[in-house]
Amino acid sequence: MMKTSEQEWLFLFEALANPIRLKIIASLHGKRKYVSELAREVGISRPLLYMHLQRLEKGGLVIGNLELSEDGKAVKYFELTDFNFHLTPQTIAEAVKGL
Amino acid sequence: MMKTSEQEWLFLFEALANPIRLKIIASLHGKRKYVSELAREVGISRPLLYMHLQRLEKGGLVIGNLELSEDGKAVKYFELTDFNFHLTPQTIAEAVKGL
DNA sequence: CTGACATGTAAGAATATTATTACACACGAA
DNA sequence: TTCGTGTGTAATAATATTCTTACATGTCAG
Repeated sequence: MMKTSEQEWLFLFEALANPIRLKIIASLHGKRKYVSELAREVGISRPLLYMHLQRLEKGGLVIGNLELSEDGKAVKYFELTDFNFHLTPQTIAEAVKGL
Repeated sequence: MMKTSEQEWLFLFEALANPIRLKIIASLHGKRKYVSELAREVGISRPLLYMHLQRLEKGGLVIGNLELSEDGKAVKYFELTDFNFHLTPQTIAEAVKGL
């Protein structure tokens, strides 16, 4: 959960810099969901959702887990990590030092 | 300093989602600078810097101030706002509610 | 064996962001 | 008046992101 390099911070910010991805985070808040379910809920195509989930995962905001449901079907669940970041001029200045 | 709408949060994240802009923030940390000075320091062209400063300003991270120096020349100074944001699943979920 | 779900990816189109180049103008010093 | 410094913008090129479409796979229920 602790970001060490500037690159990691960048991935975080890039992940957050999109309205659909914010919506995904909000939708995942409190309840994990599987991909198709989430695509219906957010109202976008599944391939598009995959792209967004990848970016969110890269930013360390969500984590995916492929499971086999009772009836033998593969289902991939996504849930939020419990991230907690503090943004101030200082934290950002420190992040850039490691450039 | 308090973000109320999702749009404002988005502007903030978009402002942060770029390595040059992080560098600008770091460079402005502790000391305000004028545009040409900052361009030299960060190592980019002035027109490009303008674009980045606009985005940073839109995100509420910096503020510009056009002044007349003693010798009558117009000089535009930029400085950091003292922002302070807290990022958790909850704060983001709340931001999206106002959609 | 077909239909209804699920996972996943590849290729290309559409759009947005980033970067460069070429302009304008103003002031003071040489 | 020319040079060096500062301001600012418009037009375009280069690149990256976002989105769509079309595919391929698998399981279960009917």
